[in-house]
Order: sequence, then structure tokens, then C-alpha cells
Amino acid sequence: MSAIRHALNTKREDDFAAWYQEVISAADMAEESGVRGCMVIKPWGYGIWERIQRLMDDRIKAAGVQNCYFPIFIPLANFEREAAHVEGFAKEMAVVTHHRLISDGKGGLIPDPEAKLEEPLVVRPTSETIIGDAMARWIQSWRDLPLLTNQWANVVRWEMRTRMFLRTSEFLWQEGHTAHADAEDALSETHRALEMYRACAEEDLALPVIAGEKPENERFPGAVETWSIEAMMQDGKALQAGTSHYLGTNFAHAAGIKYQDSEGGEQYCHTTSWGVSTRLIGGVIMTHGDDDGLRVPPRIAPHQIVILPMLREVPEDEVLLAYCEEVRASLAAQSALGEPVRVLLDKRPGKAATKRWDWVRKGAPVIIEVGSRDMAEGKLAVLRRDAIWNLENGKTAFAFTPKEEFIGNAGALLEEIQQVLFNEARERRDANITRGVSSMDELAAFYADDQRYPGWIEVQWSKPTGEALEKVVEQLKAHKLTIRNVPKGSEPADGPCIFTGADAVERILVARAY
RNA sequence: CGGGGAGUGGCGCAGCCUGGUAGCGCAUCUGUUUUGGGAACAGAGGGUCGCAGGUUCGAAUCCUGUCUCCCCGACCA
Repeated sequence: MSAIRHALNTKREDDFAAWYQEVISAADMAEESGVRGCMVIKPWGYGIWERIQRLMDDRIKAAGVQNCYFPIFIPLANFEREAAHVEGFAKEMAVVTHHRLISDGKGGLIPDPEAKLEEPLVVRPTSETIIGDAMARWIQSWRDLPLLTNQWANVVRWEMRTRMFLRTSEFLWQEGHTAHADAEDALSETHRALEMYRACAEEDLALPVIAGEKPENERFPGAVETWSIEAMMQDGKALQAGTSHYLGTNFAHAAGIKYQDSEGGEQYCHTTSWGVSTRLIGGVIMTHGDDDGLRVPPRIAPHQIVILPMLREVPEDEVLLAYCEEVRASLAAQSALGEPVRVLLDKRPGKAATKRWDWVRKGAPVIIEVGSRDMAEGKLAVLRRDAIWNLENGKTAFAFTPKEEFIGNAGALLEEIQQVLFNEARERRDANITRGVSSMDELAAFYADDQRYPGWIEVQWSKPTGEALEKVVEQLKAHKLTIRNVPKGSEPADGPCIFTGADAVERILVARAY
């Protein structure tokens, strides 16, 4: 058992942060760009994003939301209209001030002082303001509502501390923006988006999440309510994996998003916004990765099955390749999880055994190796990425399966792997949410060992606001803890508030977080 | 943005203190022998030592500045 030779140098339990970075490079997902906080997303990483995009986009469109595209540059004045929004983002904004470069006389280039912009443009950190402008133009009457839009875009936030996929200065995301006639309809959309995120995270990414409302101090700048889905990483930390905001009429007032109701009166719209980003990929890594690299859930795997012919640089290779191509075509004709199976025949020269570890590190759900003897026997050597080791002998757990049998079961196998990854993650999460911590002393003891993350706790609180809430936040901060959310549909409170001792009104999740 | 650490062939590192124009492992390429489960041996290719200045006869090594990355903190949709 100790004979297992893992594909990565760093184990999760030894150094989780270093392990995370090693997965990204070993799986060839992304690399440094030389520009602070910005990364190059390589084909395997981007392929996973494209899958997430596709599946999410289908869900968005199914809800009647239409895609648009708005400018990356936002006039500064737009931004100044909503006070809380300005304050929330001002500190992390990239600003464009010039539109031309000139020679500095020393072989370099500098912004041309003659080409200074009258009004600086900010690079969007999010698009509420500029989309609000458009909505104000597009909406006249109650008949124009609800207005449901979404855009896929990049945004920039000048982060102080960055981590690949989890927090980068530039990232890719989707931002939904909707306008409604009243609060009820807008709130319903807020919850619809949240539920859409929960379903996508759990069904597509195999990330078990807890949907709930963020406390006041964690709200999006300018929002009336902020809801999130929270996922637990393998080190016990929480990752906010998606957010959905009810913005009330704050942005409608700022941008003048008004409509005439059926009685001729003028009303302000109620708006929402919601988004998920490439951060989800970080969540997939930290949820499903293991000491051999990434494990990609089949639904979001660019290639679900990879075929590796055992080439020997002999003339017979041609026959073997032709055979593998037949297998590939047969598999591609199958369907799994409601789509055609995505299968790759890796014809690159080189030994199958070497290439195998490339795909293990990348996390392809199923790897098949085919040699001439397998071909003669009509079998395939099948390796499941969710169970690559034979724990009894420390060797790779190949299953030699008759070709037809494997092809016929391919769809079911991928569905099973998808389910196994989700179940593993859900069990781990459920086992690491502790209830019953009822005093600050207990809480302190629970998180006393700084070297380990004992997971999350669910506690009861009286939902203090303002300064009282700030005090609670400070107390938690001493233990590096944050309030994640108030889970939807949790049990009613039935005891004292852990912070104030007053009667609790609801239950909250507390955790260390990314 | 504060404190700490680091940038040397694709990857991981040594060399730096005590300046004398680069080395190891893995990977790559070639050859030979092998080969049904991450092959062995031999040989070869590949580096303006992050970048820019400075000190010096001479700088990976010393000094200054700067960029990027990692860890901790602050901040954070």
C-alpha cells in the first residue's frame, strides 16, 4: 500500500496550497502570464470552462434570459451614481486615461500627454452601471418587463492577493442582469438564478453546495439581499461558488430605470444580478483533485474517455491504430449524461504507459489502453480515474473488459463516475459540518489547532445588525472565520445566540474561506 | 498595500556567504538492447542565471532600482 507512487510530488495533506498549484501545472490547465494577477488559461483548463459555459448557458437560456454584450469600458460618471457600489469597488479599479502612446525618446513608449481622455474610463469590475443605462433606454412600459439579460465577459478587479482561478485580477464570468416590475418578481428571479447555480454546481460540476443568504456585512455593494452557494474544499475551507443579488430599486434610481404601469403611473424597476466565474474551476480542483492530479467530472470533461494505443514503432501499429479508431467511433456514437460521448484517440507517438500519466494528472474520467494482444482478445484495458489504484497491491487498477461490453456500458460508466465524485464530495462535506457548538469557548476550542481545518460549524444567532454585527465579525475574525450564509430551509432556531446570548432567530454557517 | 521567502535550460533544484564567463535530477532528442503495464544503458541538444543600472580587469555571485511568483496579514463580488 505504501508502494503507491503518486503522479504528483506534493500530497494534499502535506501542503494543500502547494498541491493546488501543482495540480494546475501538472494538469496543464493554466500558467503565469507575467502580468500581475493574470493567467493564461491553457487548452485543458479552457476546455473545462467551455463545458461549464455550455451547460450554464443552456440553463440560462432555458429560463428565457437572452445574451447580450456590453462594453468593457465604463465611463467613470456611470460608476459614481450608486454610493455603496462606488465604495465597494473604487479600491480595485483599473482606469484608462489615455488613448495613444508616443516615444519617450529612449526607445520606450509612454502615454501621450496630448491624448489624455476627457473623462477616464474604468475597466468593468462588473456591469450593473452600464447595463443599467441600457435598461433605462430599453424599458418604457410594464409591457417591457421583465427584461432578462445575461452576458459572458471578462472583468477586472485589482486584487491585492491573487491565486490562480480562485482570485485573479482578470477573470471570465457570466453576469445576469434583470429588471422587474416589482420586488416580488425580482426576488423570484434572484431565487431562480440561485437554484440554477445550485443545480449546475451539483449536477454538472458534482460540487455539493449550500444555498443561502449572505449576512449584511457580506452583501454585494448596492444590493438589498445577496444569496450565495457555498462549497466545501478538501481542506475544510469554504468557497463562494456563485452569487445572486436582489438589488431593490437602488440601481434603478441611480440609472433611471423606470416604467409606466398599467394605470399610467411611473414606477422604478426592481433589478437583480447574478454571476458565476472561472473560480468554479478552482472549486472543482479543490473538491475533486487527489494526489495524482485533477479528476474532472464527466459532464464537464472536454474528453470523457481517452484511448491510448500501445504503439511499438513497428508496422503493426497501423493495424492497432485502425482498430482504436473503430473503438473511438463506436464510443462516440454512444451517449452519456444526455450528450454524445466525448472520446479522444491519443495518437501521439510515445509509450502508452507514459501518456497514461498525462491523462491521469489531467483527470480524464476514463483511460483505455489497447495493445495488440488486447486487440486479438477483443478486450480493452480500462482505468477509471475515480479509482485508479488497486489498494491491495499498489498498482494501477486496470479492468480488462470485453470491447463490446465496455462500449455498451460506457454511458452508464460515465454517469456512475459523475455520481461517485458527487457522493464522495457530499459525504465529506456532510461529515465536516458540525452542529451544536453553542458558546464562543467551544468555538475557540474547535478551531484551536491552526494547522488543521475542522470544517464548518452551524450555529444559532440573533442576527445583529450595524455595530453589533461588526463586533460579531471581529470576534470571528480572531479565529480567521467568516459567516458564509444562512442556509435556505434550515431548521428554525431554538436556543440562545452564540454571540450575544439573546434569543437566536436563525442558523448560520461559519467557516474559514477562500 | 505591510511583513517574510523566492526568481538559474520544459519541470524541480545546487552554486551566491568567501566574484574567475553554469552544474545536478527528471523531461527531450539519437542509438542500442528491451518491453503487457510509469524500461535500461550510452551519447547529444537546450540557459543573455527575471529585467535595468552600478561596483570591478572580470558579476549568477556584491550594491541599487524594478517586475513577477509564493506564504502570512490587511482587503475582498
